[in-house]
Amino acid sequence: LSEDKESACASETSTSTAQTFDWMKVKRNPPKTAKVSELGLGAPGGLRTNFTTRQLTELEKEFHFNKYLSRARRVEIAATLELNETQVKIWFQNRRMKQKKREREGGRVPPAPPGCL
Amino acid sequence: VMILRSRFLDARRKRRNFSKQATEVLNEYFYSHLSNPYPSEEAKEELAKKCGITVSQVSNWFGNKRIRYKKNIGKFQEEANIYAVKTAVSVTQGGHSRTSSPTPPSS
DNA sequence: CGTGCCGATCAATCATAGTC
DNA sequence: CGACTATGATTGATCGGCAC
Repeated sequence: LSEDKESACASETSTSTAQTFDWMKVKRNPPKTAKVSELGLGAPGGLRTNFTTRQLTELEKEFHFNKYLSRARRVEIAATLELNETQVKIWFQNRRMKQKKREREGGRVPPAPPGCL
Repeated sequence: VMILRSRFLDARRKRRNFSKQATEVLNEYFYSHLSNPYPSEEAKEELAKKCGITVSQVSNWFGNKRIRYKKNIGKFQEEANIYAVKTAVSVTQGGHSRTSSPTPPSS
């Protein structure tokens, strides 16, 4: 057995002020959508790429066709939408999670917006 | 490039702030577990029930809270003092301490 | 040993509600 | 009534763990 200790840096004046636990220090690596070494490319580095409506539409369409992508299909779509295979892959993963979440909770509250209030 | 803003105003449009009470419950949990504010799925469900919101909303709340808290700890010091101080749960264990009455802000 | 997926989370941002 | 802040939700991408 062993008790986990969230590192608690000391630096408080005195009272019961909370300390700095390690979850507060967590830093994510900056998104490197392109590649790490930028092989001569003005590609967006460290930015959360914003997909265009066209890309999202295509992606969505493909998703309804297949929840999962095959390698070949992925390459195809990536090329068509001018995205990296990784981005397409990640999009599908996120999309699957999104759908699962909707099912999980999308219990009720269906329609009923027309003459509400 | 700019008209893309549309996004048909997704769904996040009509947002409703949680009830003051729900926020109380969430903050109480957050500050009493400040050393590790990551409620388990079970804890989230319980909180969701208590607050009258969905588990996803509880997750969103903690996600936003954590990020915003560490972004500017000073800004939350006051709040921390208000909510903390009671159940200072370290980590390791899921004990139940029901010794105090946790909700009577009302006079 | 590498790759895809899951589940959870991060982090930046959007759009709105609330405060002054 | 407008400016500014607080806050809930969304989402591309990361992290750790697991299966193949």
